[in-house]
Amino acid sequence: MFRSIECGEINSQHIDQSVTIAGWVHRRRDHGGLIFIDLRDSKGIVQVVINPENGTDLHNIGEKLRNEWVVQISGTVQSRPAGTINPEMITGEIEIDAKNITILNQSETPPFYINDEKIEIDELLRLKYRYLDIRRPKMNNALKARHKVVKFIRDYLSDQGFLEIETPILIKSTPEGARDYLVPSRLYPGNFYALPQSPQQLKQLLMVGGIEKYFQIARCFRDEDLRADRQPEHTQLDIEMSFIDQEDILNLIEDLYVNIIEQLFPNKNILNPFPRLTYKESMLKYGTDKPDLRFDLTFIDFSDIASKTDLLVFKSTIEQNGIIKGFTVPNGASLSRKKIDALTKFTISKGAKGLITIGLIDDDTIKFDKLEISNFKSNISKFLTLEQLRDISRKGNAKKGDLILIVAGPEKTTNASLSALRNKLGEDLSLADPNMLAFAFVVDFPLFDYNEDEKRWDATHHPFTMPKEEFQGLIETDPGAVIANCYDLVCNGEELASGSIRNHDFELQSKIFNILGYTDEQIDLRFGQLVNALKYGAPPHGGIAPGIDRLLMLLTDSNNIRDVIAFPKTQNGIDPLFESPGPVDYEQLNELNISINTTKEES
RNA sequence: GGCCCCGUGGUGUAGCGGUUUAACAUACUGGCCUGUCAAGCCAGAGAUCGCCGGUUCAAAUCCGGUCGGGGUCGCCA
Repeated sequence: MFRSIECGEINSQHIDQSVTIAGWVHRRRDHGGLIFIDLRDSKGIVQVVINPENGTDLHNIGEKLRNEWVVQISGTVQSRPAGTINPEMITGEIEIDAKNITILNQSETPPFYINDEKIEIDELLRLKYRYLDIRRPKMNNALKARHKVVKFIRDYLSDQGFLEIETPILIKSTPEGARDYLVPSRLYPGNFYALPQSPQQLKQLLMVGGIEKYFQIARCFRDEDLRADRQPEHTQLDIEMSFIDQEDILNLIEDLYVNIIEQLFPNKNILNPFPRLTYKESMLKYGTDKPDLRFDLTFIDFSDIASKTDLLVFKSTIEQNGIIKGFTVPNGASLSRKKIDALTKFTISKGAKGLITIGLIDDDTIKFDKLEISNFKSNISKFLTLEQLRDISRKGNAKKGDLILIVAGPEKTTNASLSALRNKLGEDLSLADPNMLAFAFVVDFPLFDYNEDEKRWDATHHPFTMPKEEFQGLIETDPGAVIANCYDLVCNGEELASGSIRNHDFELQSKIFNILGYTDEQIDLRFGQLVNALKYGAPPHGGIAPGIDRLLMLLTDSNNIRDVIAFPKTQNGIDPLFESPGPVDYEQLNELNISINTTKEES
């Protein structure tokens, strides 16, 4: 037996007991006589005292010990002498009086501090020595949190009658969507498996198979460029159910998430019930389909007032069917000229042509019908009448000291830039409660999305999404107007989950493939297995797929996805620890009938 | 593919044309030290400033390129 108890579990109830512990030397304090060792294991840290009175051999070992050496120590638990209790430590009331120390392993000096997390270490170095990084409490705790959440999900869904079913990692490439990772087949030269971008078709086939309630903690692979919240392989909670409607799925997810937060992360605040907003509403009020609802700042449409002005920007925007909207920043008028310039620059960098700012200068006597031109500090005040400025303030619900920000331009870029500006102000002005997790459902997405570049309709969610019944007559006549049984879970400005009710009817599914412009051959090649299955009594079904990594990011206050993954890749898709991807032997390639074209690419 | 930021002892930073033999903290090595807990004190070792090229009498410092890391747009049904 290596140990009788774990370091973090020892407390004053164990005083006078003999214990054996094992772990890493977290810190050593050598006083020449007494030597203190902080010993760390996965449960915590406990102080060990090496007293020279307990023997010279023991003391000699204590002098040799260094950080991160692995040792086994047996001794007696004793209360610390008066005045030496450390209230900062969970085990600070007691210590281990060492009687025997065995060195289990030595360690070279680590390339970075394991016992000090105040210093931020270069992430490349952390990844190269990930096994040491994982020893540090931050990573260690993130992985523990991850386990707890996944276990909770498994228990919760199992209790509700869900079956966890594994689906293949080696499947078939179904182009469209993201780029596939490919795996060459040895037995069929020139043919490839693809790693699944998600188990989408498989879980629908499970529904046709009569499973009714399926889930999987599923790894998904997409060969696309990375971001702070994207990895080439990420984990989804994949869920699919039969004989249900949208409401059943939203209620299930809401209850699951509320329980995860309340039971595992009680220090987090949530909006309960989760607010629901339609896609249209979300775009109008926040300019995005993943609004950060931790703070207010909702958008206001100023186009009616703008249409009456002589300002050229407004006129041309209206002529070109653009939009003019903005929002009021409480107490924003006090922002310095420099800060406002920076906001303008930021907004332009996000695609806007400019930023209109109207500050209501602080004045105790302010009343909207009596606002004078001197109350307005604005880059457009000389182009508007006093009455127009008053109208804008009134519509923007602005009070003295507030700042109104307006962008005019094409709908898409205006929404995108204003939304980015809103998020930036939320952060800059600390408008969000840092412990708030503002979950919300966004529903009623359009079924199709017009692709300007390729002059055709794309599926907003995916091609299997079912249109709402009342819109099914419009599929062929007005595809853009069709609303889908499709929904997202968002939180703090992140998309956390996406799902839909699927088409279980072959005819309806075929109609949609038609609008998407697939030929019969393409349908057969990519979706043949699913389309055929629909012919054999496919039940009504639907599902959702919440991202596990992004949820963990929010739960652990991480600002990047790599911090909740044990062995992630860099932004260029490299694993610095294994140095993957790497070359393979000629024999391996030969077996796969693959030859490498080593001609250097031009440019 | 575009744009932005970063690269200096093991780690984290300072230095931003000559005052530098590149500074500071910490880690590391050795010594002293019996109640510390980021222990303390003393001494020591450790960097050709990511790489290549250019400008200059002189480059860590300025310029160009390149490599690597991060962020972001495109992309991610």
